[in-house]
Amino acid sequence: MSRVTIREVAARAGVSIGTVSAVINGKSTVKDATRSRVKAAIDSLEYRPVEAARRRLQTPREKSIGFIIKELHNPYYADIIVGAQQTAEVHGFRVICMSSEQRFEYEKEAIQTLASKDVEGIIINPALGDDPDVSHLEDLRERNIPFVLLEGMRGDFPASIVDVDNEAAAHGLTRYLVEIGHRRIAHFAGPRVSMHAGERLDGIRRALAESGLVLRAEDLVHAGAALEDGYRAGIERFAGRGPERPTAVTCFNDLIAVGLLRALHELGLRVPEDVSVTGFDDINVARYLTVPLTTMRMPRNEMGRQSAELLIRRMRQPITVPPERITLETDLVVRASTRRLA
Amino acid sequence: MSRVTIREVAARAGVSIGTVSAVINGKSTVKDATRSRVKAAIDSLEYRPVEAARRRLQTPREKSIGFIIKELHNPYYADIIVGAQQTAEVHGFRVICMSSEQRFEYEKEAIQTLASKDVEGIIINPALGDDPDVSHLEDLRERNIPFVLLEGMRGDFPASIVDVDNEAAAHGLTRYLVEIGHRRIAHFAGPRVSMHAGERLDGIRRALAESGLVLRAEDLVHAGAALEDGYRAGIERFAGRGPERPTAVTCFNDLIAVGLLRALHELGLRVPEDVSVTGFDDINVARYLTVPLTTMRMPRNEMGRQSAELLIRRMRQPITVPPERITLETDLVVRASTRRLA
DNA sequence: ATTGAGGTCTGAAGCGTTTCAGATTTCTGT
DNA sequence: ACAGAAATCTGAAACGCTTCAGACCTCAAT
Repeated sequence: MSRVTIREVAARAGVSIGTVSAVINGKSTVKDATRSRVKAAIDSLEYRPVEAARRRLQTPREKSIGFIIKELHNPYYADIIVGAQQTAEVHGFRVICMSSEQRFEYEKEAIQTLASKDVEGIIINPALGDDPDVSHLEDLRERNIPFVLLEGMRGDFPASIVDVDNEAAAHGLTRYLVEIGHRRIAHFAGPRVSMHAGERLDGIRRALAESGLVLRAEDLVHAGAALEDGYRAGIERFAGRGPERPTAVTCFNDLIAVGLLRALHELGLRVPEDVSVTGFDDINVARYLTVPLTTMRMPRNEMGRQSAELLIRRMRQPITVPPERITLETDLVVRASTRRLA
Repeated sequence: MSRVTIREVAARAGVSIGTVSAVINGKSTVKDATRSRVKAAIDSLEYRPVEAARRRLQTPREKSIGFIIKELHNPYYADIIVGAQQTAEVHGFRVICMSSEQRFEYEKEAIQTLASKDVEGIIINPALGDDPDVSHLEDLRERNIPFVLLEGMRGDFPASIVDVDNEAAAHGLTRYLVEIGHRRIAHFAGPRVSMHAGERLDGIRRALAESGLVLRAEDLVHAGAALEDGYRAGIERFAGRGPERPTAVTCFNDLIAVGLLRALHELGLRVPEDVSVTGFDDINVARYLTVPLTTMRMPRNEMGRQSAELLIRRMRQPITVPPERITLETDLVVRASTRRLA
């Protein structure tokens, strides 16, 4: 069953293809009788114009940019996308999103799909931080499709990047904990493949080292990135332990922290009296928890805005302009989940 | 500055357009020397093939469906989209999303954008429930682009719909509260334009009426749909009130409930000892709160799956098959935020 | 009946690609 | 040096649509 084309509609209606085109495009130069004959033909054949064939010359195309995020489940991304939308709108672009759900294969496919939809450019939040395979990005470059990496990747792949200094942020957060008297600090780390997880861990270690402390092996828990992961890891790590426990836990992100908070509550441990907990990101819910979360705020809206801005700028420049890197600042937000040790 | 076409690249490289095409498509029938000459030409002209012109005959197109959601900020939608993606994948479709951010204009534009990208069909979660303007949907129908409404609209616009019986769900939830002894139940309602907000309110009223109760005017608070709304309304409604208060509050959704929980906590009211609170949706975080939330679970994954399934089915049927309606079940999830009155 | 102005319709040209039959070039073996 | 095979390249045709100059109709005015 091959596609019904405008020609068949014209034949069925007994008119020329030009007339069918006029009907489809709502031109007023068609006699009513003819119009309804054509419409009948369209209906009976279930004709659907191939958009790709229409937009070649015609109306100044709808401009759009693609946005590939890593996962839908973290509310973190919502703010970023909204930021990108706000900026894109100003420049007359629409944003269309796809999610790689943390899978590298999906990310590649998403790039192909978006490219095939003729987006003007793509913002990519890479699923993997340190994968040596950048063929999909090279492909994009080869096709002269502008792209920007949001929260870039390790290595020195020459691309325009909007990022945050995760190492420094984690360092600052840890330093704060040390300053308020914590000596034994645990870390609920993110996914092993996550570049951020690594950077944050580095920052934590550096801050500890500066004060002659270390992250004990038993205090480094590879939790993950989701709510459930934080909860599960929390139960595992804290169940049945006596006072032999860290006085503070830094979590890879707020979701993990929320899960941990729940686990501690179930285990009868109070926050922050028994354990201080910190998150990362400052997702909306963080301040509305029963124990509001101390966390490192990621400038999510700004991340979205800047990456759209940068992408649009690059679309207008010759491709030879060297890649640009924008690093945004994080903010330490102190709330009730941490306390100064006596 | 008009587009650079393959012809100019061919001229610059001193070859025919066929050869340029072969290079672009990675065919191995091109001599290395020629290939690099062509690539140089592509680079220097910053040539970017017009995808729309490529995919006409060529490779069996990437099939995709569009998904227009109402807002990005509610984690509620993440599960729905993931469900749709799972089903779509099985059938070889990709899902591309756009958000209307609750604005009817954006919804219309999103439809145009997706249609212009040649998606095979569209799932729409309508921004407005009871807008009389359905021109955008009629347009879709006229263009023979299959679509499915997720959480439909009032009125009897003949479209395929996947929905939940919100009235019944709210009724069930309220009935549960009545059964455990609550007599004075308040409601933190959703946005006035939201169709669901209305339906849920209806269900609540019906359940109350069945037991000879009413929703007092002062107990109906038009909160909104976001976390902040619940918090703000909670502070406003409960600050400085004595025992003259409802014993239970039903919230439009979980986000509102979380905000309310926080407000009550700040006001020194305990949940569920002083006030019982219920949500709606059962978003992931609901069970991880310090006071886990009693709520009505929306079958989010299933909603996504079913709407994708229905859409794909309709794409394969003649358009004349009458629209189909699928209604999914909700589940009452009782947790610690509600208690039986003595 | 004739004219001419609108109102309608037609169909070839063109959009930027891919395809592919055939032309041209290069290579291999003698 | 030459035939034939293999490698490479060419360019017209086709994809499904819109556009638009011009053909054809209709009908009021003469």
